[in-house]
Amino acid sequence: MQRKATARLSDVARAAGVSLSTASRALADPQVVREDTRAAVCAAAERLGYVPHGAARALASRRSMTIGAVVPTLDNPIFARSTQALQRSLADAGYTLLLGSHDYNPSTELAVVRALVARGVDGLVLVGTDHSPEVYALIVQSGIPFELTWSIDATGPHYAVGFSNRLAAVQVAQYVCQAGHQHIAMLSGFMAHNDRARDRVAGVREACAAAGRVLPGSAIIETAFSIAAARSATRQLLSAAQVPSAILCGNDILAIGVLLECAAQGVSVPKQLSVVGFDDIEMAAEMAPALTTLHVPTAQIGQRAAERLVARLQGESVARTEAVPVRLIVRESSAAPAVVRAK
Amino acid sequence: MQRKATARLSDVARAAGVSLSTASRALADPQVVREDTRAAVCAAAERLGYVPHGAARALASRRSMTIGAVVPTLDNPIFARSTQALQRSLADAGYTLLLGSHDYNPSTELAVVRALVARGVDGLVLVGTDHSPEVYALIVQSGIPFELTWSIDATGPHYAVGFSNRLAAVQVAQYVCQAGHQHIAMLSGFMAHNDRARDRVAGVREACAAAGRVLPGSAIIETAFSIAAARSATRQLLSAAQVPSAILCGNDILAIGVLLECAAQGVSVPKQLSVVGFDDIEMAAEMAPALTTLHVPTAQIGQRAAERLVARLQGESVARTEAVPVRLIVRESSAAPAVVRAK
DNA sequence: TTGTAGGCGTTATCAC
DNA sequence: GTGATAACGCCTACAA
Repeated sequence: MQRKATARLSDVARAAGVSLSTASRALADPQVVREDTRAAVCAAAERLGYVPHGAARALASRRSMTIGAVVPTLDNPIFARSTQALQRSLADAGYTLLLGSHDYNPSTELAVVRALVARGVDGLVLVGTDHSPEVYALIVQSGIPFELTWSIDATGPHYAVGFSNRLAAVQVAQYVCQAGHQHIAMLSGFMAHNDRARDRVAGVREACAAAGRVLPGSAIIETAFSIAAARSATRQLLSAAQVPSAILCGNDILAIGVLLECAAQGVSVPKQLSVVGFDDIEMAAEMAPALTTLHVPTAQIGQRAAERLVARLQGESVARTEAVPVRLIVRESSAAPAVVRAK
Repeated sequence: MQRKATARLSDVARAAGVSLSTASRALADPQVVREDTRAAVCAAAERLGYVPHGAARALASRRSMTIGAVVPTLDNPIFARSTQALQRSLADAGYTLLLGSHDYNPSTELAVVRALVARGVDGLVLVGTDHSPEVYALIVQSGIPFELTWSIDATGPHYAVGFSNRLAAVQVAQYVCQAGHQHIAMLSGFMAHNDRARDRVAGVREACAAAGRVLPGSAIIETAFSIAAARSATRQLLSAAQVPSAILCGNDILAIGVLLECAAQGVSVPKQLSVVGFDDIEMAAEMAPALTTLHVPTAQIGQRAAERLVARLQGESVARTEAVPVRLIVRESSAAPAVVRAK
């Protein structure tokens, strides 16, 4: 057991009988030093258990080799998965992930972003386009490259990888309308500070209107992203004056809640009620062969965000916005019930 | 829009008309400078959009205000939740989380830990006690305080917050044995490099043996942590020569898979088959009112790990190991079926 | 209470 | 190829 307080590069250099700068080069740029000196330095580093001092390196090189990511919460499988993918791809490129979350609280998000900027991240990954002006100002002024994810911001000036939540929702709603449903309801996550939820609702509204269905205010329920909350909202919908024949869900967590409540109430899906999900998390697909859902390549978003950012940091140029493919997966016909269910 | 490359502390000091060190103190230790100078410095910092340079600060102060965490994967609700809680508690204390994952690959874990150590984390959080000697050596030599989570390491020398997976599994198995089950099977995650999975199987084995049940080798199936894999394993169990009357699951993901497969095959739970889970994730509880499960306070583990680490970094002393409360939640009787099911 | 000066461990820019 | 040497931005005794 060594007692000394972690070897420095100067220790390695001395042990290898070379100068500080040679040691530095040998480790950083192996091909520029002679093979035997490189070997000597590496051997010394190995022997001393040398671990480079990131802060010093960052200070001198002006790069920290860390990327910051801010997600609403990890307690949602879609962000857990995309973050996991982000982490992997980043690690493969030699970057370490600095993670923050804000629970959909804008002021928390600002604090988190500030913390990441202060830690000197080389790049930043955010979710969605909804961020306070302060957040944008901070990032832009700091000059740190960043990627928005989960939404694409076609008109906006920012780099983004994701998809149009509005168009995806349109696709979902068109499908349901074409299947003949007249009374459609939607369960959405809270829309405040959440452009994805808002766009999904907007898309559904738009497509329904175009198809001649008007969603009454009571047909769109905003709820927390939890199974329990979705069940509660479902009870509300199923006991309304006008029971819908189709429920569109802002994401699969909500869809699972709807399905569970239907099972509990003996409502047959999709025979009596059609349920359509969004995001396509594994669990929902497994538990509901009947669930038609809009599939989103969750992990791909994280991976591409990492790859794009790394590319940009290496001076390569990437397309401003990049769309990942989403598609409706119809696992079973969701035709409207021939008879209106008795209430 | 400012063009300058981010204000430094010296800029703030000049703008405020004080020296560098006064500016530093005003920001770091507000109570030690005169109120008006503090105000002047803060105003200047605000005006210039000053963000401290973490690397420089870390280099000079020898603290980075970052904590590293390494999880097997975020793609498992239990780790997503505990990591989320960890992040929150850390942020509350002014620390930022540096995250790594290794997908149950020991060499990846070593690389990740090395990266975190190199980034100068002030503390480290690991999952479980299974880590390569190199990992332990690296951390110990670096002198970085660390917490093991999800397991407690009563005999070991390390700080840990979690619970005895073995005893928890014993509790589960005892319950099932007392309910009268004779033929018990278990689904486990892969046990290599995973002390939690191993301990859970060991606990079940131990309790079953004590109760006079011997689990044949074929009754314990190691499988990936996915619903699909669990379903496949369930098919195997249900078509075996000796069909079990109870299936114990190494965690709730597996339990969900079992339940879904049972539903698909028309096997009634718990009437024909008793299923017992572990970890108690929200989804499992919601989808299966019949699921008896061992509840683990997932978020609490993350939170306590953060709090303990922060306390230690502030020089407070904490108990070497800390147990979080786990308990069996019996949602519905899992009495053994009176008649052996026909195969 | 405030200012001065010496690092913190690397990288990068020069000569050699 | 290799070796001095000056940054990098901040913290912290120490002195005033």
